[in-house]
Amino acid sequence: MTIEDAQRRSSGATVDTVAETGVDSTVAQQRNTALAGAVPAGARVRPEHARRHNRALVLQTLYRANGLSRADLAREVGLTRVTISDLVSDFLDEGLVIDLGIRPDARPGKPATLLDINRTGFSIVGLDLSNSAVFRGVVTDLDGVVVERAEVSVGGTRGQEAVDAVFALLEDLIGRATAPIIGVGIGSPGIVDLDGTVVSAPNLGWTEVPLQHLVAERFKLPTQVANDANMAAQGERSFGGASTDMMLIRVGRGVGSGVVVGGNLVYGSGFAAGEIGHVVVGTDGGEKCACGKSGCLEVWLSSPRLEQVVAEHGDEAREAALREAGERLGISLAPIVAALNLGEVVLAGPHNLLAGPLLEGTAETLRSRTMAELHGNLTLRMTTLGRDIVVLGAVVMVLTGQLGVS
Amino acid sequence: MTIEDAQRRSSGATVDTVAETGVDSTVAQQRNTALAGAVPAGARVRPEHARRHNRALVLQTLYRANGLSRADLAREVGLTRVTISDLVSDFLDEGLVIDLGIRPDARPGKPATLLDINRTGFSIVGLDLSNSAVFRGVVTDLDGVVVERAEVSVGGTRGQEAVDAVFALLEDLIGRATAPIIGVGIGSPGIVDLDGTVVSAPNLGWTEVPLQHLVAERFKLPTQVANDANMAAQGERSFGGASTDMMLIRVGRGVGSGVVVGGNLVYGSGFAAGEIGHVVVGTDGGEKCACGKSGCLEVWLSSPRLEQVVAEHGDEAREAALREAGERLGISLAPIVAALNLGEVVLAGPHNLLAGPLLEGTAETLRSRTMAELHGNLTLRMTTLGRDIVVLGAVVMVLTGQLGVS
DNA sequence: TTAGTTAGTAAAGGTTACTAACGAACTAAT
DNA sequence: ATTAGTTCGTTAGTAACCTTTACTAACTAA
Repeated sequence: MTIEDAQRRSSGATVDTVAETGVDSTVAQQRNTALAGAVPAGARVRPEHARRHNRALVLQTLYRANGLSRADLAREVGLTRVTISDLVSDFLDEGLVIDLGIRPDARPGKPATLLDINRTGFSIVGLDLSNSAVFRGVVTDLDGVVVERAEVSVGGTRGQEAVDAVFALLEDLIGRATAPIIGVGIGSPGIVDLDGTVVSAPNLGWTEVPLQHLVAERFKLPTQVANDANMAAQGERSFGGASTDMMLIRVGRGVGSGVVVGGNLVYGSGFAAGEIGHVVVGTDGGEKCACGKSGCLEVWLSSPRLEQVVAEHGDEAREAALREAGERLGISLAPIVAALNLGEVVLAGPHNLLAGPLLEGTAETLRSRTMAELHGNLTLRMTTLGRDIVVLGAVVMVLTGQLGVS
Repeated sequence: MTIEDAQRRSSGATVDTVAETGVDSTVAQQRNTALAGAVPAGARVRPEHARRHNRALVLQTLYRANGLSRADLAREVGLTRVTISDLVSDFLDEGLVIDLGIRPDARPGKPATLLDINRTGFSIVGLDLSNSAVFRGVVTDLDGVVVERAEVSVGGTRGQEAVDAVFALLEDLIGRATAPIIGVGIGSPGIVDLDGTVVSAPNLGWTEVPLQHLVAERFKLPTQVANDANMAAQGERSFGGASTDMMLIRVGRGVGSGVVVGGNLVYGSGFAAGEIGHVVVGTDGGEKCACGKSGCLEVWLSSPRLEQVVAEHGDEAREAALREAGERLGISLAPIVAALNLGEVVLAGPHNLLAGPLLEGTAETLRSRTMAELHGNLTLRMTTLGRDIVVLGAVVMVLTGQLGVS
């Protein structure tokens, strides 16, 4: 069976049984008809595809508001009240939308009945594999509110063992979910292709591991696997309110990033977009990097190196050192910010290291190396999502993939 | 009347008369129903929108092939033969598609009748305003084959005078077109927003000039105005066969670029994507730039500066100087290539300056400053479109906007 | 009490693309 | 030459979808 077959089986109408996961199969089946990505890009549109699109649009609108009537929805999305009623009645049958009762305020005319997404009626499982010492996972509701947490220590486990650790963590989380699970999202380090195959993740010893296929097959749940930094960028977009042209920089043992252009994640020609850790910074050398080159961004900015800088220096020298690391980041980012005319750059990583002089150094450098007239409206800030940024991104990917919502 | 109104009028069903341009208004009207962009992103899909999408898809498929039967189209696009026949019969009525007669080869079954886009039955007008000394324009057929050329000298004209020069050039070209014109594309320097308003073009003295609106209004033709480098990137994508993740660098008096990600042009948060000319390169200073900073990319790479370098040096020193300019370009590009995982970078500009040591210097620098494992499959090359790159890009924008073809 | 407004539903209609079935026109085998 | 099989394009009927039109229900304001 190919990965595609598995995907179709796990997310299509032919799911035979999902009893072990506690998901009502009828609901899962119908809900999947809301799939936003169901119309392959550049493919023909049949009436059912149009319907799916409109379903997703209504769900999206409901998701972003809280409490809209059918008439509100009609005005918002541009369909007629009749059509909206029809769509909503499907949603109500499926349990995806709930009736909040009559709108309280006093206006002329028949009072509206408010509707909302059944935000706590379903669960999503999100995993973060980016820390090679411990895999962390959560169960959230549709709003991304964490209701369960779990983690497994994976100090140094690699290959199939690491895959088994993922399975174990999922088993745990899925068992603890009380509401039906609409999907699983997993942020993995390394290069991940569009099918959710981990092409290469050196830290985990993975090469061409079809993780999405494996998880979907084993747990019979719609699954999304993507690069951790890309997922973080998605998380910041949806739950952190970042703009449509932004970049998220993740600083940890290495330095990675996720790039969003026009509201869409960038994958790149070889699914390696965002991998900026080993780009040489500046024209004045720099320390030797593990990759063989000298002066890579990771040499300046990885958290071990920053920790060391902080430990070795006194207060003032420490601030200067952090500022310099920030400047190096700014030097790398300037061409990217200019080429993409980014509106926002967000940093994620150890707050104590990044949030002070480092961030200022980056901001200052970006200002001095780009044209203020063109790129002056750039916002540079820390993430507000904390350590959950990757798992929340995974949740967003599931929401987008299964409901067309983000 | 707002710009939006003008747009709707010029490209919608309410065009009253287009007699002076030689376009049959009925045809123009019907053809516009093929508009690919007619469904606003994120908006509801009605049956007619689905139809438009499918129309565009069929046209696109025909455009890329040469000579397909209805049955071929059905297989290719995924619609049934019945539906294809229906769509094709519309196209035949509108004159957009022509019957090539029966397929010559001998196979079992009823012989197929081949169809093709009526490639020479319609014209497109493309303008390039990027040279502030002379505006150049062409009339092409749907294949981008130039059938007429014209230019006007505009040495130093600015503001309304420059707009009038555009009008005069268009008047000339439109008068010379023999086939009905499906649209006008204009590549302008400076910042151009999505409505085709030139937000700022210092060389032409333009600020907030609604050029697209003005041209559409005056000539009653669907019009597309965009940044010159962005149009060049579009041209290279379609007629130069560039890949879906690429960047086109234009070297002239200044340095600009167009960025394509996932097959789509990047506009950026302030429509200033691609403006990399005034990003500081390296950490070792550089000559003072007109913008006030030192060591901008434009200081190293603008064609006047390169001309000067070539003039002042002997053979060997010249090569080294050109190579160094190339290296500077490579230093700027490395973070962009890595962040976007670009598959291709294309240079456009004076061939004698760019094609030799400069290109080699850039390639070498990109190799040495990025990770070969990730970005090793990058292609760096000169454009094959020559001086017509911008006007051809303008033609592509019209094709895409009016027929959904590219 | 009446007029006006708004929400939601019902019935009918038009568009779109589908399936099923067929004739036309060919090749290949007998 | 006949027959079988294939492929093309069309016709007829159907299902899905959204719309328009028209209605009832339920409220506010005068």
